[in-house]
Amino acid sequence: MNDLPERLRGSGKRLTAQRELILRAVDALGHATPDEIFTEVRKHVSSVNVSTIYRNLEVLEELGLVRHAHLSDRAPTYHSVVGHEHFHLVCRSCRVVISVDPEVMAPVIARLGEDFGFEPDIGHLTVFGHCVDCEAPKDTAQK
Amino acid sequence: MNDLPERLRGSGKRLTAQRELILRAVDALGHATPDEIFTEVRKHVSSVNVSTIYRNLEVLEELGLVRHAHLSDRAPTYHSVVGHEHFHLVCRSCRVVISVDPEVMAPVIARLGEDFGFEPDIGHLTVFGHCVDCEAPKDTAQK
DNA sequence: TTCCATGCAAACACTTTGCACCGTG
DNA sequence: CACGGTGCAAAGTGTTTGCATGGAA
Repeated sequence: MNDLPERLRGSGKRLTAQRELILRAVDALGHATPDEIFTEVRKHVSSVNVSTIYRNLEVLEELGLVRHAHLSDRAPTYHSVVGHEHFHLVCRSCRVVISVDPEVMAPVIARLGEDFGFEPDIGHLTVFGHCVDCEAPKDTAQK
Repeated sequence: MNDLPERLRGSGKRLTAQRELILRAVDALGHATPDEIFTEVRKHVSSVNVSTIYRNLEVLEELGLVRHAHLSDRAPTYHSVVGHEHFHLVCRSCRVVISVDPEVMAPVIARLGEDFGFEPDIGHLTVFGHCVDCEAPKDTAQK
């Protein structure tokens, strides 16, 4: 599950305690913002800096170990790529986040390829909308 | 095309020069960020403030006259709703933005409804990916 | 004449950058 | 022991808010 050392070596980058801890935090937290990851990592080492979090989330994403998605109009969230690839549904009323198998998008992927020569990045996709039987009041606004 | 006065009246809001100019700017610019809209409006009236732009884009969106989408990791873009509803494809390499008819999403809308009781907001959707024959170099990074 | 809307300035949330020091390979 | 990584502080970008004044209805 943790390919970190090999992947880093392969690209001339170094293995550091921070990188290991950040990857572990992303794994542990599920969908977490840089700030939440920062807080989590700081539980294990006293002095980490936010800038290190940002720099390394970028590195880990380049290495294909984590991905990010925009689940709100605020900060992005990062999640580990250990499991299966998936895209997200977000309800604007109750804020629930549903992970969906890319297979559901198959017909659309085909159409976009044929009609536009476009290859969608499904793992980055977030679909906003509403649960049909959501208890929360329907929220027309975007925020 | 310009339902602004009636829609405002209907919700106890007032018709102001700024609101008209902002709506006109959104219409004229296509997909524009708040800052681009700000610049455009300022061409017609000397003293407008960015906060007025933000406040009114929110109002215009509530009234159903404009919509926003996230076409980059930076500022959102607003577009008028006069034409047909559509969603967006964005190529990470060449940055081209393609508007697509919601009909393409029909099978997915059906599946999400059946499987998750979820009603997607297609007009807000942005699908990142790559043009297959994009001249620009493939860009693995997210930015 | 009543409130909603505006301008202004300051604050805010999130992210990036420059630089000197640190530590992996 | 070279060069990539880190902490720190400061700056950058995009957005929001409080408040006094202005103007539509």
